[in-house]
Amino acid sequence: MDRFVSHHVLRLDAKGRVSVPASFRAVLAGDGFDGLYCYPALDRPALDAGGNALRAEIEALIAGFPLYSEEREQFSLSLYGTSETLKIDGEGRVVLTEALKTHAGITDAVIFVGLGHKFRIWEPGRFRAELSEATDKVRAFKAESGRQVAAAKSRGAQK
Amino acid sequence: MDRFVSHHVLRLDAKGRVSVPASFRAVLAGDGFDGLYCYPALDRPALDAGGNALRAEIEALIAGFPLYSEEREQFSLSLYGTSETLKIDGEGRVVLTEALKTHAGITDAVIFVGLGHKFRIWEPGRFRAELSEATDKVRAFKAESGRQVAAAKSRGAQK
DNA sequence: TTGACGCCCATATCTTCCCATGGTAGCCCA
DNA sequence: TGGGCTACCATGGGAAGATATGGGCGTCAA
Repeated sequence: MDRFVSHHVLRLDAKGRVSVPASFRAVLAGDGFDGLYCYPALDRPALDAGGNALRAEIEALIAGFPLYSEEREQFSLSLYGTSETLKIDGEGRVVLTEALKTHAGITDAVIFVGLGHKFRIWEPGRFRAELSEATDKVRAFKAESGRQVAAAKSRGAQK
Repeated sequence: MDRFVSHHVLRLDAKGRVSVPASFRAVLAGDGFDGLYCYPALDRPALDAGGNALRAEIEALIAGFPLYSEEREQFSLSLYGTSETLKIDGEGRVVLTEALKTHAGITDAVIFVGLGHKFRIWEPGRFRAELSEATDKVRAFKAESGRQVAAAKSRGAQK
């Protein structure tokens, strides 16, 4: 198993700790990363997290810009500057920093959502909103392409 | 752990000392550098700091210019001439020189911001402004590249 | 002497480590 | 097939250790 899949709801305890789902921990371990690389998602109130694969992705993105270029400066500031490498304790838990919790609106529970090579951490309510919105779009898209197929078929039948 | 990541707010004490964040100290130690290499950032009110990796980068930059060239003279003057190697005391603290504090507008608190192979020291207010600007740019960049991918796909589909 | 600096110690708070508990899912064996 | 057993997982809490911060004291140089 080398992909993050499925989603899990987990609660924070009084000390602010959350268990990382066991299946996700297994992927991280396979990736050879001890800890959890985590940063605020750019365009949504959620956190992106993963292991070496994610770190390498970020590093490659930044390395793509010329040294000393303004883009490179800004990317490293906004990505490295807001990233955290969270320690995973003996029981497989992490403590999210205040900055991370604030960005995602997390208080006492989170949902971990697998996205293949990385996963996302949401406040459960916000995730449901995002999911239903996404589902609507997919449904609309499906309906739309269904109509196009039907139209094509009917044109074909009239011939 | 071999990268400077995340950011930390720390205060100067009455003697002008600041603790270097423990995670940053760990990176410096791994880099085999005893002390803190530090100089005013060229084009912003902040300080660049790091260990051997940073020193090597500067050296390479200067070595890139021909011997005795005007650029080389100017770069060595402005980088080497303003650099300090700060001592780290037993508790992991450094004392910033007046020149460094003035350049960054630092008075009683600083933010250490990881940028991968080096880190930057800011006066907290200025940092927040810089971060939100950088984040906006990165977000815009991401949105733009998303559009380009979508456009490429739709061109492909129309074929 | 005075002030800057290096070195040492003190302490409150935050983290990390360790052990305990309850629930659940899967497995084995009758 | 059903009952119980085991292993794992999420969660809770206490104690030890690390960290950030404050302050004292001696030394060296102006």
